[in-house]
Amino acid sequence: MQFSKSNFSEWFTDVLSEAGIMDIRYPVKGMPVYMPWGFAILRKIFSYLEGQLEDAGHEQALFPLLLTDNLLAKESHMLEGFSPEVFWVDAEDDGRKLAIRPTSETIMYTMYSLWVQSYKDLPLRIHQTVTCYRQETKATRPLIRGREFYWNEAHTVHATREDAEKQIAAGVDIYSKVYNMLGISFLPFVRPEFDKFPGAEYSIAFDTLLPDGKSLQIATVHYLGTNFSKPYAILYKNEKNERVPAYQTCYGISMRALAAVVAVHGDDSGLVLPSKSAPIQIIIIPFTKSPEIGEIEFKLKSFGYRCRVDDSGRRAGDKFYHWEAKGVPMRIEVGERELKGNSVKIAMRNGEKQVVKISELDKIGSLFEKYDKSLGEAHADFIEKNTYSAGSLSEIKKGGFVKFGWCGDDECAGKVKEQGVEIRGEIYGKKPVKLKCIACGKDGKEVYAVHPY
RNA sequence: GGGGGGAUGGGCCAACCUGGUAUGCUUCCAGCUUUGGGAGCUGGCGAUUUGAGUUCAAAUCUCAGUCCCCCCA
Repeated sequence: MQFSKSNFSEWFTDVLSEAGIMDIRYPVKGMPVYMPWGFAILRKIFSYLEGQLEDAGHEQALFPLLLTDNLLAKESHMLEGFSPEVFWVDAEDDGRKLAIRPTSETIMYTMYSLWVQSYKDLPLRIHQTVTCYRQETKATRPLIRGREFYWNEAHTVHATREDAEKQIAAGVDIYSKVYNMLGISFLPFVRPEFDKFPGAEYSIAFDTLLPDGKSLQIATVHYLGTNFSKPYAILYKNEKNERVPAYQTCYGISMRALAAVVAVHGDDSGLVLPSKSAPIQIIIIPFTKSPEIGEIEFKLKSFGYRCRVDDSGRRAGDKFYHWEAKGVPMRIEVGERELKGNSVKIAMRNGEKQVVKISELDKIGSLFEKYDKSLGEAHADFIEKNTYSAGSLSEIKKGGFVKFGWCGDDECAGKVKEQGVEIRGEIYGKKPVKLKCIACGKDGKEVYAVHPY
């Protein structure tokens, strides 16, 4: 099957199914099934993420799915922000209504209140990889907007504001590493007031561009200050023996990371996987039955590659199309011709081909490096070409990242929205650039806007 | 939030207007012959989205629900 990426929406749905990533036929709205290949890729991405989190001092835990209505209500923004989307369970517990988590703050912080007693307990950094549930009314889309979403959320507690804000930077850094590994470029924005997380003092969100020029939010990092520690009583005793509220952060990254990998790197033949995210990195296609095939596989595995021999009875061309659709980065062809020269033929998923001596297979690491680099560069190029400045309201809806001045006023943001794009904010960590507001002409700062998913 | 379109074996589709035995391709399964870019032949399994209504009779007409897709806000 050939896919045409020129119709991106259709291409995305077709590829998810043909590559064995998602099956959207499960008959509950917004809840598609992760098929084995798709889930394997997702787990590769999340394992890498979890490793980075643990290297940075986080510990993994697992909190319950259900919460009671009064827990959600403790922080008023939480209640307002999430209650329209909460799935309520048709059962009560001691007169309390039970809800399925739309996110885990209230659940985790109820326990944090018990766990945090002294400044010696801080910082506390815990993460979990779970599914959350929101009754989306908008149209759902597999991996992009579901009513069930798979994500990793980290929640940290600190003694001081400075320490917590350092953690914000650390969170941004961890997520940057994940997307760097995936060859996906993005911009980190400080969200405007109207778009921050309910209960956050400020929110940072990563946006990337998909091939159709629309933007996808692919990670969020929130500074909570003491907005939650006060209502949830996450208090610690400082060195002066005073009980004071702690400072908190939380950050999350979801299966949208997989959506971005599929959408950004894929082509008309199917998926193209960055090598570290590929469940199978090397597929060996034998044209002959020789003991040397097994030896080559053993050798590659001993070098640490995830490698498989396709010895199914199908024809070679069939196998090529199959593994190309699944995005396997490297194909190795071995037959009489190659073995005569003590070599194999290597074809990378992005089209690079060469013949390599079997004795030199230990050097293929450089092929993966080159391959990953070219994927990353292609997307960085794409983002650069689709970022531009606008001087007037009529110029802002071309798609991509558009930058212009904004005074910070909601009314002016509304005028921007009328054009079909939404303000995502200033770039995190960058000095504000003074610029007159595109809507009212008053003093403002440079912000970016996008056409969001 | 508003509007539009759609749903028939695993996938794509015909029949629907004009009610009466559900079409073809593909996938899948079995067998034989094949195997350096999607193999051929033979045989086989498998479907009218759900609920109600109209009718002697519903894939087809009517109403409602569910899910999917598209457009606008």
